This record gives sequence, C-alpha cells and structure tokens, in this order.
Amino acid sequence: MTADQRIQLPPQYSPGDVEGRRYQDWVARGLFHADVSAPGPAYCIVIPPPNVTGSLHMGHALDHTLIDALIRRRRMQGYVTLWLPGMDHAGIATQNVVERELASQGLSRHDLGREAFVERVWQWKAESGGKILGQMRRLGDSVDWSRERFTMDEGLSRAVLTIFKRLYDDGLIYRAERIINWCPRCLTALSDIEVEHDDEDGELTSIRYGDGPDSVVVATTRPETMLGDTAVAVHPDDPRYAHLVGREVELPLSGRRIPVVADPHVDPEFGTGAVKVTPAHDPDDFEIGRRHDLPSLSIMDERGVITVPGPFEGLDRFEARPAVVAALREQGRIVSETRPYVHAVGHCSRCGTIVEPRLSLQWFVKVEPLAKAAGDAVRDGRVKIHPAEMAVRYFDWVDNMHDWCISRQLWWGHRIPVWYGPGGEVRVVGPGEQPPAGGDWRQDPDVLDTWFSSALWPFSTLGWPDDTEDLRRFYPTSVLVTGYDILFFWVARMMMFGLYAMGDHDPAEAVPFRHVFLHGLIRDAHGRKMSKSRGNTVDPLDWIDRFGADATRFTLARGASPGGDIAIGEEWVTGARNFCNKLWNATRFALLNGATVPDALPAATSLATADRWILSRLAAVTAEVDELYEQFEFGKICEALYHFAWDEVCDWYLELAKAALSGPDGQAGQVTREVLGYLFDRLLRLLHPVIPFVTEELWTALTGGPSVMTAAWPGERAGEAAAQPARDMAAEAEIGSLMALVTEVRRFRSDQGLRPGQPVPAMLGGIGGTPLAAHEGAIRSLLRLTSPGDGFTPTASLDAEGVTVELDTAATIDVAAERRRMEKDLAAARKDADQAERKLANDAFLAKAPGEVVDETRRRLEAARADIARISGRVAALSRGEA
RNA sequence: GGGCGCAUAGCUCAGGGGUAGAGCACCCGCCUUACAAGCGGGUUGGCCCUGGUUCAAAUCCAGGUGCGCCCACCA
Repeated sequence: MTADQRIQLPPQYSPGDVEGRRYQDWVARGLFHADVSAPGPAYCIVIPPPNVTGSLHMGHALDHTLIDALIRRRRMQGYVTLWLPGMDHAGIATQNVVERELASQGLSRHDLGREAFVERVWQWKAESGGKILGQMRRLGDSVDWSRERFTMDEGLSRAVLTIFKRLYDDGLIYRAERIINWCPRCLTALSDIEVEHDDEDGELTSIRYGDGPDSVVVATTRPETMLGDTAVAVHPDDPRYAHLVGREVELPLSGRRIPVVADPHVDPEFGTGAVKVTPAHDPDDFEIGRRHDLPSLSIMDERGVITVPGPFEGLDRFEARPAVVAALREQGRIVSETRPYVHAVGHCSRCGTIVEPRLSLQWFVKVEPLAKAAGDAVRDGRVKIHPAEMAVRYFDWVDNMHDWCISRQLWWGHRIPVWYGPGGEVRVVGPGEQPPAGGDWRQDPDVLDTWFSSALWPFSTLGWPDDTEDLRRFYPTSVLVTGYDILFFWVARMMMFGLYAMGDHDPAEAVPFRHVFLHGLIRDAHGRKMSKSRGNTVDPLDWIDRFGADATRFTLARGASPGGDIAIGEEWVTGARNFCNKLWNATRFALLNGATVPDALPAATSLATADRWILSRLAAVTAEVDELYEQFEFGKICEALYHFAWDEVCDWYLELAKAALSGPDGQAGQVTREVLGYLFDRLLRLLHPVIPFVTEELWTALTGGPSVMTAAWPGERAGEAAAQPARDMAAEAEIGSLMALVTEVRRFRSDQGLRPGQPVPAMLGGIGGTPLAAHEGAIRSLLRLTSPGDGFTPTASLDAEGVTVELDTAATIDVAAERRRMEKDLAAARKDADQAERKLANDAFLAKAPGEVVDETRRRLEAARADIARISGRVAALSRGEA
C-alpha cells in the first residue's frame, strides 16, 4: 500500500467494506491454520460444538468473541495456536427437527424406516445444518477450518466405540432395569439433567386402604398410580402402624391385597406417615420395592396411557387421575378433602412434556469412580475453574451424581455397539471388530445420549484413539470457555471421560483442559433473561449488519466478567461502534500527519515530555491488559483499552501532538511522527484480539505490514518478558499537572459563561519558573488562546504531588459561582486534614514507626492545611472585593 | 428441602476499611478541519435495613428484607 492510498481512509469507518474482505484474506493466507510441527508452545481451545440445528445467537457470539480474543492474543504471543471448530449432532433436537419436517408431509419416521430416516437426517444436515459455521465467519472467528469436526464423523464415531467398549470391559457400563426419566412425547429415556423441575400446584389426596382397624390412610399427589401399588410402607419405629407391619391390606379398586412393610425411608412426620408403594412408577418406591422384594407393576405404556385392564384402560395418565379419584370417592375411600400442594414436577427439557418415571431396561454409566476423579482434578488444582466460586457447584454435582442413563430410544445418534445373541448372550463390538455372525444376533436398537460423544470432544477431535501428532501437541487443551449453564451437561462429563480415556498419561496431562472459564448469560437491557416468548432477543447478525462485527464483539467482551451475566442493549453497541470509529479517525489523523512506525523509538533525550508521558501510559496499560487476560477479565481489558485510547491518546496526546506537529521545530515534528507511529502500532495490536477487523485495516494502513494477526503482542511473549519502555513517573506527574491546569481553566471558563477561545480576564501571576512554562505553547493550543497578551496568566506552583494550579479570579464575572466552588473545595480540604490528623494520631497510638505510610499521611495533612490556608485567603479576598 | 450469588447515580454495572466511580441518559456551551458516530464543561448518590468489630465501615462480621440462579427421588 502506498502512502497516498494510506491516507485515503474515509472519515467514517464502514465495517461492511472491510470485514468480508479481511476474513477471506485471512483464510486464504492460512493465518488460522495451526502448524503442528511449528516450534513454540502450544495453545488450544476446542469450540463448544453448537448443535447442527443451531444458528448464531448472542450466547454463541459472546462465547466466540472471548475464545477468539484469547486465541488471537496467544497467536500474537508466538504460541502455536489452534481453535478447533465443529458441530454436535444433537440427538433429540435434530431428530425432532427432521420429524417435524416429515410431519408436515404427513409422514412419521416409521413410514420411512430406520435406515431411510437416518439417511434423511444426513441429507438435512448437508442442506441446512451447520448454518452457524457460516455465521461464525461474520463474527471473525479465527478457527482452523481444516480441522473442522462433527460428533458423528468417522473418527469421532470410532472414539465413541472405543470408549464404550473400554468402559464396558472395565465394568463401568452396564445394562439394568431401572426407573428412568421418560418423555412420553419424545418416547425416549432422558438423563437426570435433561429433566427440568418446576414448582407446580398439585393436590394431595388421602386414600384409605383396607378396612376397619386394619385400615391405613396414605397421601399421594398421583392417585392414578395406585393401580400399580404393591405395598404400603411405614417407618419401622412408628407405633401407630406397628401392628400392621407384616400384614396385608386391601388395595381399593383392584381388590388386590398388598403387604404393609417397614422401611426407614418413610418420614413419619409427613402426611399420615404411611406411603403407598408403586415400584414401577417412582424412583423411591422402586428402591423400597427392591429392599422388600416387591413386584413392580407397570400400569401405563410408553405414551402414558393406562394399560391395566378395567375401567381405566386406555385413558391418558392425566385423564386417569380424576377418574380414579371419582371412583375412590364413590367407594368412600377419599378420607378428607384434597389439599392443594405445591411440588416440583419434572419436564422434558426438549419439549416440556411432564416426564414419567418409568421402569425400563437401559444402559448406564457407573459414574462414581469417574466422578471422583473428575472432582479430584479440580480439588488438586490440575484444572482451575474461573470464577472459583463455580467450583462449589461443580463439586456438589460431581459428588452426588447418580448413574448416567446413556441409552436413548432414538434413531439419530451413535448406535449402541451391543449385540444380543441367542440365549441372552451379550457382545460389545469395538471399533474394527466384526459383529457376531448368524441370523439370531441383533444389535441394540437404541442410540447413545448426545452428551456421550460431546464428552469426548477435547480428544476425539484431535484424533484419539489414534496417537496423532495433534493429540500429542494440543492435549490437554488450554482453556475451555463456555457458559456456566452447561457446567454439568458438558464440562463435568468431559472431565470424567478425558481423565478416563487418557488415564495412561501422567495425571497432570490427562485432564481435558487446564482452565475452565465460565462466562455469564446474555440478558436484555434491563437484566432480564432473553427469550423468544418475551420477544426481547437480539440477533447478533442484525447487530453485525448494522454496527459491525467489531462493535458487536466489543459490546459483549466489555460486559464480560467471570461468571457474571451481561446486560446488553442498543446503546451499548452504539457506543462500541463509536469507539471503533474513534479509533479509525485517530489513526487517520496519525496517517494524515505523516506518522511513521520506527524500527526503534527515538532516543529518550529527544522525546518531549508529552511523548514520554504517553509511552509511559502505554507501558502501564499494556502491563495491565496482560495481567487481566490471565484472569479472564474481559470487561476490564476493554475498559482499560477504551479509556486509554479515548481519554488519554485521543483527548490529550493527539491534542498535544498537534502543537508539536505545527510548531516551528522540524525535529520535534519528526519525533512526534515516530511516537505516533509507535503508539498506534502498539495500541492496534493490543486491541486486535477483541476488535480484529478494524484493527487489521488500520494497522496494515499504518505500518504497511502484512497483518496485525502476525505482529508480536506488545506485552508478554511466549518465553520472553515484555519488551516495553518503562514507566516514567516524572513525565506522568508533569503532564498530569498540565491536564489539571487546562481542565481548571476550561471549567472556570465554562462556569463563567465565557466562549471557548475567549481570553480569560485578569489573571495574575504566571507559570514561569515551573515545569509548565515549557508547555505554554501546548497550553495555549489546548485552551485555544492564540494571541499573546490575552491575559492568560495562571499561577502555578510545584509541590510533592506535582503542580498545583491557582487561578486568580478577583475580576470574575460571576462571583457567587466562584465562591460556591471555593467553599466546596474548602470543605473537602478540611475533611481531608481532619482525616489525616486522626490517622496520624492513630499511627502514633499504635507506635507505628515513621515509615513510608506515616510520612505519606503527614504530607497529606500538610497539603490539606496549605489548601485550607490558600482557599480561605482567597475566599476572604473575594469577600473584600465584593464589599 | 439444600447450596450459591447479588442489592452502589434515572438505567446497566465496576469498585472496595480512610475525599463515592464508568458507560448510557440528562443539563449548559461549541461545526475547534481526525472524528457531530465529535469537542469542552456540569448535575445526580440515606453505597437495601438493623446491629457488631474499628479512631474510621459503602467496604469486614452477624441477623433481617428483597431479588436472581443452581441442585433436589419425601409420597
């Protein structure tokens, strides 16, 4: 790019003209590609695989922005950096989508048959699945497209078979008849975490079982399940029922006689202290049944329809409830009126249908040893969770987890690799093994829970079970970034399976990731959860179209603190868009003024104080940002860079630079041009991870370099310390004084209703003899005082804090306003003096050695006293002038 | 039923034992040639309540109130 082209940046940043072109360029040049054989330390993040049915929403946009920022910074630091993209087949969700499509044609999956249906889903995936991958390009995600994976592709399927077989051989996968969560609409089993509990109003119905003195009253929220009762249970120590234990009572409506058993699980305080036992329809009851060897009677089919022969047969479970109650009432079995009762009801997380606990034969993962290892890895610090408080939730879950039901009665997913032979023989078929021959062998029809394959994601995507270069280089992955809402669904399971699959490694190297960064959820401008039904969702693509990807990213990153939810609204993205534009114009200013990026900074002796000041501030903010990245404090990173760029660079340094650039001293101009070049080069690099597009456009224009992506990070680099100019506290103090002076004059002028540029009348004294004298040109320029003899003569004096500015305002236009201000200052100074005095007395009392702290306090006290004297004097003078 | 978190400006939030902060909003004044998507100035606060610790509490502690969120097989 030639110099002429470079300065032809339009006065407004237009993201649409830049983003697509830049992204294509990055991809074409292979800048996202991780070269496994390149030297340097490795840094890897695997994408939380979005559902193949998904499209980009704000949660993804946040997740991707943060990951991309981490990745881009590490890449600039010289790490061999891999962000691995891909998608999840999302079992139930995807199957539901395709089934709905079929339903619109009046077909069900059964009309097609299994094979054709699965074929249809693949076809759907090819046509409309993975829309989100295209959308990721809009956001600027620097993922390595050559390594894209899908949970159902060949390699990952092999990983699934491998681990299934290994777990089975280790006795960690088993098949059993258990009470599981069943969705009568999806017609499949669900794991515990796929069930959402909501408090709902129910009724507690009291029913008398048996007759006369041998009768017992039970209370239930689900009267219809009494059709499947096989016992009544009471507490072993409950004297009220001691005489009944071991005997039988008659079950109403059926005439069956069922035993009364004593079981410690029963709470004698609750209800009547007697509980009906329905082993086939309640997990608790199932356990009681096991302990007492009770039969389990299933009373409904997979759709929740009553199958018990008799008057209720064929009724839906919710129709059966009132029908059963009516029949009982008729027989005088309802003891008292039913009571309203609020209790938690489980719903299918996919479709909202009330889940039915159902006795069924399913496959389970024996979780305990795996979960223990997963807990230990966090407890002993091999994996760090950010924010640390989230670890409490993690432990709570990992330590109390039930066995994981992994079989799903679906067709879309990894089919369970188990074959059943004649005589009940079971054979698990590992990868590369032939299924048993013979017509009598049949494969299990079910598929695995979609989270089973997601749990393998950090290593299956890198080639496991093969011993690949990628796996050796990039496992364990560096950070796992995701919302705290899927800590249990996904993070805990990756921990369990990662540690298990990689168990032959050094324990420190077996973990799937070294850090887990959990961000919050996106909320609307008023902090409410975004939901389609509430109509308060924001489409990130809409923002990208209207404000640009960088503005969208900056808005999200700026709100992100570990674990904290993020409220966003259009004001936020507007502000971010404005920031990008500010950056654009500031760089444009630098280019217009011939900024050049020097190989090395000009010698310190040739730098102006303003140059030294801004370079010192740059050093400070660089170190701060580096530190904040280590803590995943994205909000603070953005805040620090925003204020540095806008408040310090634009509002002060550029204004100071104008004076130097227009001054007669040609050499000073040249130095300023080099400092400008250096400053913007570094600033753009620092901002690039968060706002990649605009920084790339500006950085290439400024430096003529190929890409800011491959420029070195200004802070810490891989394996070396920061190469930074050090802080320059003297320059910071001096420019701080200058800013205080200018601000003071501006405020005065504004208070007095004077126009900008209008001379400030009748000021006495001068800045002569203070370091500010050297800045008179700059001060005049900042205050727009162009002609000498304009009366600008502020008084200034040096003290320990820098320079104190005084303005003589004897001839002010508005004496009252000035007086109010001075009185305010006086009050503040008095308070300060008071406080310092107390602290000194305190220190003396504690016999604190007169060290730095005490000296500091003493200085503060003296300064405050001086202020009081000075301001009092002026107030007095003001009063005299008034009189 | 357990566990966790949060209450700070009109809104969304940061901060954190020693003079209350940001962005947005609001008010006043500016088209000052990098930027009106801008510039300068300004206003706004019982830091939820009650106690405790301390010379000093918005900050630490206890209790309360109000909101979130997570987990949960007491019918």
